[in-house]
Amino acid sequence: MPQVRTRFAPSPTGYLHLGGLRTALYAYLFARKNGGVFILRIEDTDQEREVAGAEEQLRKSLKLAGLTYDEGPDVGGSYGPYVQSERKGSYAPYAWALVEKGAAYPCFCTKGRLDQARTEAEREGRTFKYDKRCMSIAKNEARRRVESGEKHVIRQNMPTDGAASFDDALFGHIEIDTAQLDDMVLMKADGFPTYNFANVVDDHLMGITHVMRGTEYLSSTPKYNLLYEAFGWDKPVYIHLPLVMADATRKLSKRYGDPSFEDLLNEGYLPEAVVNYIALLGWNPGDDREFFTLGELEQSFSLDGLSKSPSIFDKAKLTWMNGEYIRRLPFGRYYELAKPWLEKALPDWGRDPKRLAELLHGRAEVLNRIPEMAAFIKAMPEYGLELYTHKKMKSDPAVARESLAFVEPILRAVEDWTEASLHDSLMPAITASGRKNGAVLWPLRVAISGLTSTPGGATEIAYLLGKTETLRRITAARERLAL
RNA sequence: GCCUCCGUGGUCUAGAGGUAAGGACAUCGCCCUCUCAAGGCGGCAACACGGGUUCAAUUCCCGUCGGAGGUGCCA
Repeated sequence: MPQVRTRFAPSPTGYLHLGGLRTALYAYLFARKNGGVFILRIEDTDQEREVAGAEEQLRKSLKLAGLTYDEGPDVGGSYGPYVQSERKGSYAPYAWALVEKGAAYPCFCTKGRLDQARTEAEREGRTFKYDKRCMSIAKNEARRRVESGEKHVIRQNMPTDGAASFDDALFGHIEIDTAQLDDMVLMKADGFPTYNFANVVDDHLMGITHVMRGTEYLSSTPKYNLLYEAFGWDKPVYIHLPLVMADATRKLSKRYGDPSFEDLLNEGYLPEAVVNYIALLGWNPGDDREFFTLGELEQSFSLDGLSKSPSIFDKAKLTWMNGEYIRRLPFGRYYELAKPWLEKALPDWGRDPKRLAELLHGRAEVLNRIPEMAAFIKAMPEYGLELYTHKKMKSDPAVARESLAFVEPILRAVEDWTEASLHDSLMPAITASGRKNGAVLWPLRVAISGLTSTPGGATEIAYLLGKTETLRRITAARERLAL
């Protein structure tokens, strides 16, 4: 087998969405697994849809995901250029070669006429098919009109009977009646090729051996094969990938606010976690294993773990997995990542951000949860007295009132405001007084945090707040409870 | 409408003629605990439906239904 060459061929129309990321990932993994080459090719043949900066963003995202490509716009390679607009001139000769063979023909029909025919067909409930009107123009006549500068496109001449087919490595044999197929446009009036054409020409020219892409191309691939046959070129192996859906009825799309890869990173998901999660969306290793580094995926990936049915992106599971990744991070690395989020919540809070981060380490499944979890330190939240009621802790507002009265002098007496000494002053005193831990510590924690759920227990929270603030909050709480 | 594809719990999936239909997320409950998480233990929960084929179908075939994709001078 010749060396495997796969490619990721996005059009620069925006951010990298998760379906695209998965396609890129699988193409990358397949190449790596087979000792092959992974290529990035930018398909910018649609001038109107192009978004400035999108190509750069795409490259950045791939880099963040760890998907290094061996050939591409910024890294070069011997099959370049890797941006289709830079290869613009190379497509027309191939299209004309097809015209020579009778597999294509120039078409001078206006968009207006076509649109009209299309809506008419739609109204009558028929599938629109171009009527091959321009096929009847004599070749030299057509040539003359083209040379005189008349606007034209080049269409593929579909056979009117028989079938077109191809074999997909995942979906098997796909066959379509050619009568069903429209004479698709290969070259547009602006001189650019369409995707349908550029993709075939470039995949061939770049020596792509395995084409991986979404199933949205499944039913047009027979047409591409006709092109390969007309040229007499070897066909690549096709592997169409089922779509990634937002829910049962809709594919993931930026337009509806579904998160892109970069959105997730901005929310505080780790790229490794997203890649791991996305790898498992439509592929499984054949056993129950769920955690994979990119390198491990490169080893384990195989086509027969691919699923045929579309899968729904489940953010809850990603979040769980991200939490696992965060917990497994060495503290130093975690702290680096958490720090900006902490600073966002507590600008110039000098006490002990490291300790806070430590307490948050196992609790924040996504980095963006950190600010909300830490906010109570900066400002005491509004809270209702019902927070003091907790059956298992044997606490209610009356108990709380009494407990806070008990605990305040103890805390006031603590000189060395550390977690250890707080703990050592509090716990024995509680026991000695015959009180239950919960009946004292629950109200204490509520009084100084205003929350039922905090990054740490009462002693940790008191420590983080500092003596002055802790006592201030207790006083305030006692005043409220006294009313 | 037409064409193509898909169909195991709410979600991701294992399964490849004979299984108590397995795992993970979510969810619920219990334990642990100075809260919440984490962790441990346990519960609820699926083969879309109808026909075949077969001694035996979640697994093979057909149909129906449901969903998706395509039907662009978009990719």
